[in-house]
Amino acid sequence: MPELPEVQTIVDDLNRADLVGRTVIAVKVRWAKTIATSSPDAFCKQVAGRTIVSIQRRAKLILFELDNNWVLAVHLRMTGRFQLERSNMSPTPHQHVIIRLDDGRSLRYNDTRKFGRFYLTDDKNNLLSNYGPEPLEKPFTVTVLARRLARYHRQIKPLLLDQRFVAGLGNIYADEALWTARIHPMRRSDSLSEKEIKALHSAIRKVLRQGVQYAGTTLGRGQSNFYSLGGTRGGNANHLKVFRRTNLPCPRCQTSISRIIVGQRSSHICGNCQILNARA
DNA sequence: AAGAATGTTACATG
DNA sequence: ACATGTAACATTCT
Repeated sequence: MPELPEVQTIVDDLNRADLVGRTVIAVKVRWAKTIATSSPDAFCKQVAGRTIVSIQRRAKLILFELDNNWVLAVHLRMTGRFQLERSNMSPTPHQHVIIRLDDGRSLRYNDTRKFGRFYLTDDKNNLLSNYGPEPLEKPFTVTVLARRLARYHRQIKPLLLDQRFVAGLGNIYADEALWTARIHPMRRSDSLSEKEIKALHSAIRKVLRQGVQYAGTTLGRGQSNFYSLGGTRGGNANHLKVFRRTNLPCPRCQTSISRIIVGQRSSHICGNCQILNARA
C-alpha cells in the first residue's frame, strides 16, 4: 500500500512534527519479527539514547539518521503506519514498536498485517545498493529509462514493480503510469518505441508527483488503508484514472476499464487505449 | 458465513 | 533470465 508518494507524505509529516533533534529515551518491541537486523533486545539497547539527526525517504524506505551515524530504515510493506501519541497512552493492539522520545511523546509503529520491517545499520550504502533510480530525481532521464528497458525482455508491469529497476512504484502508480502512457502491462520492455518510452517516463513522474501533491492514495475506510501520521487520509483516490475502477468508463475514451492479472498482480487497464500488438 | 482477495517483498522452483 | 508459486499476517470484501 504505501508507495513512493505515501512514504514521502509520511516523511514530510514526520519532519513537520518536529522529530529531528529528539532523543530516544527507550524502545519497546512488542512483535519481535518486526526487527529484521537483530534481536529486539539488542535493537532497543542500540537505539536508546540516540538523537534523530534527519528523516528522509529512499525508495519506499523511511530513513531515520541517528547521531552515531547509524540509520534506522523502516519498510512499511502493506499496512505499516506511524503514529505519534503521548507516552502515557497505553499501546493499542497493533502497535508493535514504541519509541519513547524526550518530549513526552512516543513514535509508534502500527502494522495490522505485521509485514513491515525495521533495519538498523551503519552501512547505509549496502542497505540501499539494490535499489534502482529515484524516479523524481534528475538522474532519471528518458535516456536512462530507455537503456534500462532495453536490458530486459520482461513484461513492463512486473518490471516497473521491481524495485531494482526503478524505486518507489507499486501496483497503484504502475497501473496509473501505464494507462497514462497508453502502454499495455504485458508489453515486453525491449519492445517499446522511443515515443512510448518518452510517454512512460513522463507518465511515471506525473502520477508520482500528483500522488505526492495530494498526500497519497487512501482507497477505503478500513484499517489496512493508507494513513499518514496522525491518521491523515491521502486525497489522491479521487484522481485515479484506472486503479480499482473496474467497469467504470476510461476517462479518455469511455471504454469500460477491465481488470486482468499480470505477473500474479491485479492490473487495471483500458482495453482500447492500451493495446497489446502482435510484436509485443 | 466461509472463502477469497488485498496496495509488498523475499525466496524457492522450474 | 524470467515467470510462477508461496509465505509472511489480519482484515475486508463477496
